[in-house]
Amino acid sequence: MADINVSPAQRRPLSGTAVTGAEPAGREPAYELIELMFFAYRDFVGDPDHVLERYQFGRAHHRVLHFVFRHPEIRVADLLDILKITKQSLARVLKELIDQGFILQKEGQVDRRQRLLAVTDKGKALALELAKLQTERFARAIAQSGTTRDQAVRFLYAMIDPERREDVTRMITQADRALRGKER
Amino acid sequence: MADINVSPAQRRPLSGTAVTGAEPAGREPAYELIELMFFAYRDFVGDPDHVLERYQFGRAHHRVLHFVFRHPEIRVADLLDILKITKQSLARVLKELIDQGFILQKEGQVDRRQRLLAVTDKGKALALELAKLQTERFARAIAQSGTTRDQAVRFLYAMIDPERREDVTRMITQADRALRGKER
DNA sequence: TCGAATATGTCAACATGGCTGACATAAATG
DNA sequence: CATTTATGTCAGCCATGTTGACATATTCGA
Repeated sequence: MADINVSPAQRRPLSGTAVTGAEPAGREPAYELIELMFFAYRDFVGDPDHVLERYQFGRAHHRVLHFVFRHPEIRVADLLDILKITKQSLARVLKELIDQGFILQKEGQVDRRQRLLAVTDKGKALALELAKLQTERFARAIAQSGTTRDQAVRFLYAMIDPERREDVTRMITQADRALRGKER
Repeated sequence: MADINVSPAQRRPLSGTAVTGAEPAGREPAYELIELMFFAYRDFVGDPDHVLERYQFGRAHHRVLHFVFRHPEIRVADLLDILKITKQSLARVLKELIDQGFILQKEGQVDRRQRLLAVTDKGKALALELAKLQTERFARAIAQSGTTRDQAVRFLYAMIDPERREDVTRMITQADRALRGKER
């Protein structure tokens, strides 16, 4: 397989000990990992891009569709918080997703100021199609790299800013619960 | 808090694995991995962003600086091939990097049509500073996730489109050789 | 040696998806 | 009832991608 990993001079702190950062001093730059991350992510988001062209959607649409799909009846403010964009940026792509019938808005029951967002059947179908593409890439990568799915999860999780990890965990588990509750 | 980052035995599969009967596609969507990849990459590129603000540079500048640093005397055409952007897009950011003294151009020796690109000392310093930030994130992630560096490399490598992997491997090893040859 | 191909640069226009600032509206809340 | 909150919207700017057309210098092949 990959004899890509032939860096010498790199046998140190990566094992146990310092959970909080290790010495920032003389570490060799991890060019290989940096570049692999760049190319991996490019291909990871590249798959959906082709499909999205059919509807003249871009990556911004994909992100909105995905997180609305995963969080049915999500409030606009919460979606903005996940995406970390402004409402003006969201408005453009959201309008197109609504106009083309992928997402719909409902007035909040308890708070009628809220416009709760959810995918339509059409939106769900597209979100699933895109998720499937990316899932297959992960499945291939895990199988071919000899890693376990769990290791991949832990590794990617640990790449996230420590302060944000709890939020991410909560978000994912909540979404899973909500979707499981809906479908079963 | 159902923490993602616990030992494998304790984790229940949030998605995947479960063979729940007649799936139309077979595999459960790996929402967890998809979203972790999204957040991980966001933070991965987020670190350099702050530093780049000092020079009013964006991510496009970062990518150009990085690959020119890694491939001294690279031809414009080869840089475009790595970045997969048009020469017009490159021109804008490259001009700023040259004007501010981070990159310089030399006329090709064998082919005088070529404008070979290389970083200046100033450019090298910035490229190293940015690479160091991302290296530290990887080191933390590897240590905290209990993966090996090698597993991370193999996993990210396997996330790349199969047809592209050989090119990526060749590019990385060539760059490593070139840089080692220069510095030692 | 000359014409074609190549490497690069540049001008112009446009698309996408970020941003800020200002303001409007409806509903909740004290 | 006044204020706050949730959301929408208009207007304009910025960064970074695109296509198309064309210019220049240099190399290369017949």
